[in-house]
Amino acid sequence: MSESDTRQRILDAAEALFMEHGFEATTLRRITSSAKVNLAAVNYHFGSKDALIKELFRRRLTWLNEQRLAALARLEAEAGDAPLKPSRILEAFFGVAVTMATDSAGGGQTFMRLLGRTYTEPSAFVRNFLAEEYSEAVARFKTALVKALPDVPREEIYWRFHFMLGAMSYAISGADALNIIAGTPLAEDDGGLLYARLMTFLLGGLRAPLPSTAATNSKATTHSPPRTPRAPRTASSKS
Amino acid sequence: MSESDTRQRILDAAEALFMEHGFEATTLRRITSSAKVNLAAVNYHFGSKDALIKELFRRRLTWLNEQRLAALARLEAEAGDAPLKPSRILEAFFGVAVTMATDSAGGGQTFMRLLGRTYTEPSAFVRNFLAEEYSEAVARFKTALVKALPDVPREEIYWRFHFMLGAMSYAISGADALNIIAGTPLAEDDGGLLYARLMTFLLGGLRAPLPSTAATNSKATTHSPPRTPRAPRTASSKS
DNA sequence: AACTGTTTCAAACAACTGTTTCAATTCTAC
DNA sequence: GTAGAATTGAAACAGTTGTTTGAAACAGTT
Repeated sequence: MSESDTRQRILDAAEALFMEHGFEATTLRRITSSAKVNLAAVNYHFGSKDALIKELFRRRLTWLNEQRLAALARLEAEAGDAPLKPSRILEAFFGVAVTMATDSAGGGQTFMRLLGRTYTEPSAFVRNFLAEEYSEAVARFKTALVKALPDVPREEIYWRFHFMLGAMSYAISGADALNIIAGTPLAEDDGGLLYARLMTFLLGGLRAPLPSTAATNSKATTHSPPRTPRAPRTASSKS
Repeated sequence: MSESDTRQRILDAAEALFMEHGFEATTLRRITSSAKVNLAAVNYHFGSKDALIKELFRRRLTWLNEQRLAALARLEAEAGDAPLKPSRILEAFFGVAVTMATDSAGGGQTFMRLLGRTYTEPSAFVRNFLAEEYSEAVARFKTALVKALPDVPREEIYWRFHFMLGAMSYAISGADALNIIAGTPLAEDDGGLLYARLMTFLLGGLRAPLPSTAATNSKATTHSPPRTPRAPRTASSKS
């Protein structure tokens, strides 16, 4: 075989375990025993646990963002000079992700759940790595959105993109977190329905009317946070 | 005086460190040395690290949800039998959270960022604890939304609530994650503007037209995920 | 056959984890 | 002041972590 089969077994096992227990809680011993390889194999093939994590993201994430960029390029080619429809841009960015997230057979589902959670990972090196890996795709989509929505201030678009990423992250993080909301577990439907749900929600948010205080700090009263008493730093702790 | 000051110092230090490095990566030794107390104090006052985490959430989260429920009850009281406006319901739920999240002085900001991330925490005991702590508030707001939006299927509301939580989580997780998007760091503005931005986005998403395939599986073509080739499980790994 | 570089294996390494122990100290009430 | 409780302190505990080691097994070439 061209590439050691041990590498693949380690990567697959690590992906599943990281997804289930997080990075720090997943030990090399659990990974290697789940992959049925020797403990030292990880350091032999990848150098360290951190390098394993990076490699794990690389093999999926670069592919994902290439797909996104290709979809965007396709849109721009067939639109010529005309501005793109915002819905098409969102489809290019989030459609690929959701497709990957609902590919339960190939392990994409596992990975996308992991990715969604990792976005807010505290670990510095993971965040830096993600930023680097995402930079090109995000920049391209940002400018596409700015061009497609000439009436929306640039900062507003960035924030809404940020919000959309949060919604998607929760969407693909699956029913695990959702069951906190719905007392009774919801039927986990196939990807098509989830995608339609997410897409209409995102589009509604993206096309929402601008907040009245977005550009200028007028004295509009709408949508200012309701006044609440200060949060207690000392709550009744014992009885 | 009534309650040991050591407890408070531990809780405050732990909150900040958990926020910055996560639960597993934060050791008791770092917590106690940051709080300038003895290592054994954690186990003496709280019993275990897990119990410390629970207590840390309890002192903020119960207060937060009480505020939410009080705001909702106020709305229902002044509306009588009339259905509530969805925007008011969202304000009651998310307004309190954002207010707490932008209270940088009292430590609420730190806590809310921690909470947003914890929502998708893999650790089982944290998730179970959160579900228990949230159950009442979420149930009340769910039924309020269902009553306020009689034309929207119940499942659709749950999912949109889920999406909204994701957007809020990213909103309060702050510019750390946002800077991955905006190459140049955005000006971190005060809470009022962030709240207005989030609120318009959420309302736009909540009031979006229903996905065409929501209730019945008609053969609508809109919003089905674009076809993409299968994600590679084996990517070019070496060269 | 013998020699090559690569991969696997069991064992050990030092460092760090949450938790206990028990004496020393401080606080509280009589 | 003194007895008794509550709290702190330094040190040690047993267990786990990522990583390293050096010998053994394997592959391919001449």
